[in-house]
Amino acid sequence: MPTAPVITRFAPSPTGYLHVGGARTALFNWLLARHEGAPAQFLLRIEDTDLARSTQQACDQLLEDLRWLGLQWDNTDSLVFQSKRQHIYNAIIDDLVARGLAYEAWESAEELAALRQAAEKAKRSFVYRRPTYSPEEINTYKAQGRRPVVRFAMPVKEYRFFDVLAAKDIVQPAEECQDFVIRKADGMPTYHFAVVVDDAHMNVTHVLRGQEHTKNTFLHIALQEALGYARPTYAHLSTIQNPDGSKMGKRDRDKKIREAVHNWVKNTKKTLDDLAAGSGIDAARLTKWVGDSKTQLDPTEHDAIMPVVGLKSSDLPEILIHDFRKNGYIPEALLNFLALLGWSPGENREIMSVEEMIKLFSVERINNANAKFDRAKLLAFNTQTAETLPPVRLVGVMRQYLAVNPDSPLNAATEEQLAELIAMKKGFRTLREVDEASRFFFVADDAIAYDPKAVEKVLRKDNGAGLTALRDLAPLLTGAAEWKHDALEATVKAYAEAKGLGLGAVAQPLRVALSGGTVSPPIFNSLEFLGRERTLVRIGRCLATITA
RNA sequence: GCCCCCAUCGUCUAGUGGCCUAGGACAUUCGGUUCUCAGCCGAAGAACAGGGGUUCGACUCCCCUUGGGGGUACCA
Repeated sequence: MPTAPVITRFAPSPTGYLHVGGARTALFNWLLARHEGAPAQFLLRIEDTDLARSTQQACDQLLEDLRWLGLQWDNTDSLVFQSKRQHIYNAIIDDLVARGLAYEAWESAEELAALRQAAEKAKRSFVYRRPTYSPEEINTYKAQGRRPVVRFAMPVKEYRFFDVLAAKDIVQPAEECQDFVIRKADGMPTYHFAVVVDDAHMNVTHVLRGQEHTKNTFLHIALQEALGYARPTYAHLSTIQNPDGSKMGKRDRDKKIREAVHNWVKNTKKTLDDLAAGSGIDAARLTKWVGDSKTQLDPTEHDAIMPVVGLKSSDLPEILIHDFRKNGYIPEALLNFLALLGWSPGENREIMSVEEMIKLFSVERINNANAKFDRAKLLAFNTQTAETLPPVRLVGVMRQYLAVNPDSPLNAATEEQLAELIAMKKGFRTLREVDEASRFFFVADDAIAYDPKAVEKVLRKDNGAGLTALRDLAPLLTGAAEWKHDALEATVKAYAEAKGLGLGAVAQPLRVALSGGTVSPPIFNSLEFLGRERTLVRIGRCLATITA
């Protein structure tokens, strides 16, 4: 019998944006499918059964983040939305009920909570088993307007499955079995039910998911047995943690901003109403968010609040894939780094192309210890990965960066200019660094703001030695035969030598005149890029503006 | 509380009983290169959580302790 092709899937719920943990899960599933090659497939499914928390916007952003990462799914034409499959789940649930394998249960959330509390008090663990309801009770519940849930009558026995990552059987004893909900009172299936049905319908063969699902697997295999489905291969991934050991989650952003809001209110004696006015966010929504640490705002709302309370985007912990894109990380570097959080190909391999990762990947080489997310190493990966990518790809990534940084003047740059800027900032850590170091090229010549410290240190010091150099240089540059890097370097160096100055004593004044500050791409590249005319205008303006 | 998973330098990891006086990368410190910032080059310090076994021999296998993470929902 030929073995079925490997089919993996990523099944996020669109309740927030893609974060690093989800991205790593997606990556491993994608790598597994790509490693196998066609006809193996990587499928995407949107688990939007939680009507209250799922949003279209989150879903769109999720897809965009996945595309940015380059984790293309194979069911582009037939993306699965669980919310659209209710009729399928219902038919199966009704059949289960008809066969006596599932039943309606009537307890309210409050009653269940009380039951759990009582069990806890009695130091027992709460286990839900099928109760018996008299017809009168049921009539009463209906009269009260209660809506029943459907619970699966989980056969009481020992369950076990082989976890590929743990490389052993994970076992649940019979006494821990309980009848879990498969259809909620609102008529939607629970995660447990939908995931089992959909994985079977999509012929998923390998389930790589977060460790939080390990114990859920017992519920899933019980359902598979009742439904006659094949059991996929399971592997549960460890958690990605913050440097302090806490779980790295999307709430970390809200936490940071919430703190800043508290401080802002305290220090400026302003109110949440002021914040609402300043950010354009509904005051009631803000109040709820500030008071409830479990709630989250959208990134657009974060962006609206941050300037009001004096936070910059670089102050926020990068948690969401979107953050990394916005801050100038390269997808290939992020992927490489994420893959190495738990997986290692051995032989001291670290920096790999996506193709190499695909070739070397194997689930067996993933370890199942938690990993802390080390941004410093990611930064180093970003630099090293950039060195390996072709210029045209870097320009493409730069464009994607600029698309989410509309304020950057570099959005006006041509492809050729972007390529040049990237090349002259070779060795950059992030694309944001390229951006920020290059902005002065794209602002008007008369809009250069001179950094007072730079002016003092570079231009005025030693009786205006820097200004003198600029004054001397202007005619030399005006007369320079060729406005190219090498020729400019020769001209400037000749001047420096003639005056017995180090290159720095000449380059720094030029740098301040052109950019307003002491940091820029290499000076001769900068001169060439700016062009003769604008360079001379800027030197002239600097000399006219700054006096010794 | 109960259940599950995990445990090598600060961090990510290599290591599947002798190749280990434990290797690599990032970070750190020191030195070099340079027109600034980066980068690059060189060097150094830095780990097998603790305790019992098993074995001629344990980082590697078993048990306990400790520590960390996850779960314990009509959320996924």
